[in-house]
Amino acid sequence: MKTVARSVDYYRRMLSAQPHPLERLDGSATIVRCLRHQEIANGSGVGGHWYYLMAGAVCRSTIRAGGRRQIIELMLPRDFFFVSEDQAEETVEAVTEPAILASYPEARVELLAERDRQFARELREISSQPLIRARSHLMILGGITAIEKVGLFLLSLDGRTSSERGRVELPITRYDIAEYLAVSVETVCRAITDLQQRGIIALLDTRTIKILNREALEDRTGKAPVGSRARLIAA
Amino acid sequence: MKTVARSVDYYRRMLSAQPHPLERLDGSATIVRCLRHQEIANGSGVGGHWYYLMAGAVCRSTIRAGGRRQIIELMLPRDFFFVSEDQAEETVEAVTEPAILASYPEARVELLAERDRQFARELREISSQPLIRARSHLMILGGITAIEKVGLFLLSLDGRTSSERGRVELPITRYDIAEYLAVSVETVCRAITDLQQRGIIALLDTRTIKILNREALEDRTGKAPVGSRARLIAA
DNA sequence: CGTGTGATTGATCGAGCTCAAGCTCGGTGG
DNA sequence: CCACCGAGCTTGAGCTCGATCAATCACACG
Repeated sequence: MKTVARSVDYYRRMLSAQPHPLERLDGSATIVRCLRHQEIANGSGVGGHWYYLMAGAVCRSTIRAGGRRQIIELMLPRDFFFVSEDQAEETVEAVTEPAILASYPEARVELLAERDRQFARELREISSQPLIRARSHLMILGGITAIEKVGLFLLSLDGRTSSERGRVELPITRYDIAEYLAVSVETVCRAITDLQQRGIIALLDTRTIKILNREALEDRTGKAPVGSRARLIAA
Repeated sequence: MKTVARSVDYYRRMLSAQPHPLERLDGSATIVRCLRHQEIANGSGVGGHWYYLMAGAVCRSTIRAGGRRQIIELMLPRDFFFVSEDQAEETVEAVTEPAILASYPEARVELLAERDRQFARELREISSQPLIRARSHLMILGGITAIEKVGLFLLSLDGRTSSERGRVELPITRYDIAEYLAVSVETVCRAITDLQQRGIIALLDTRTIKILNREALEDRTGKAPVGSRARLIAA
């Protein structure tokens, strides 16, 4: 996990080196380096901002009635997300140390979209990312058992936090995972232990998991097939 | 519940009578009347379609590994939603009898958006609806207890299925609610009974609920305050 | 070398899944 | 008209899973 400390300049160079939808605005982008638990505020304060996450992880969360924190959205490297100006109710914050972001003022983005049809298309593309993430999250939360949730969570991470497929670098703490999955930390731990003991995953270290049996994670992970209650709709 | 059978013409007139973002395209809209369990297919087959739900309810669902059906999204009257051409994995279907929809071919919508800046803005508005619904659903699924989920579900319905605030017409069966909340039908029933016995809601009939104590539904409905495990982040 | 954060394990108990049974109500056919 | 049927709704009993409380461990850091 130990991340090498890089300079902001290093990341600026990295940004211009790799192609991405907003690259034409890199000139007006700001590289932001965030500490853990630091809120992603709006750089300047005028209007919202688009962000491109280059390293680390960022999450959007809410405090539920009752005081429990719920993570609504988890952003990983190469994800785009938007933070509006006001942002009542919700908090967007870094959950790794550090998190590196490129920040693009909404106004600039809008302006270019007005002028350039191709760019407008690409903007629509990245605007759909939050919905895709929400749907994925929805399916994870819709799991019955905790093992199922953890399993789906691991699968959803595969290929996003490590270049090697089947090797998952957990970017966040068990506590954050718990708040993302709406279960207790202890349950997250036990689920991971369970999966490990059954040989479905292996822990290289606390934060690195190797997926050994992908099918077992996909298929309802851990329960008998069970007679589907689903109505069979003869189409 | 007993719905009066209306003609397609009746709905066409209703459509042109009430203002809505896509009204300028009502000329090229088709009124579709769906039976329960009928899939919302793409009218013509060329490209996706935007739909405006005028009456009834429609849901998007998936079969999970394990065979359980999961409702991903629930559309209610005055909601807009998009159904793309292919639609693998997912099914969009009517869950009431009947459901009345206005269907707009994607191509027409895109074309107008290209030409008209104001319309493009409105289109972006309705394009954000699915994300809002997904977030709302996410918060409901993130509840710990079943009572909490059912309570939040009822609140999310308030003002959307009945003109009278505090009076909720359940548009779908308990089975569908269960699949939306990812709990068993029995649990949905028991939760409703519980809330009723505690005087938080009242059942006018099986499908009509009156919210008597809104706060009790909002606040974690049914558990002691509980020491929040959430880390307190001194900002 | 204490201290704090994060991870893990154990014990207990209540919530919810499951199986099972019964109820309500509208429709259908004898 | 009534018996029957099936879909939807409800309730009960038993058992499993996960929340909670509590303790311990690992490890980085000052």
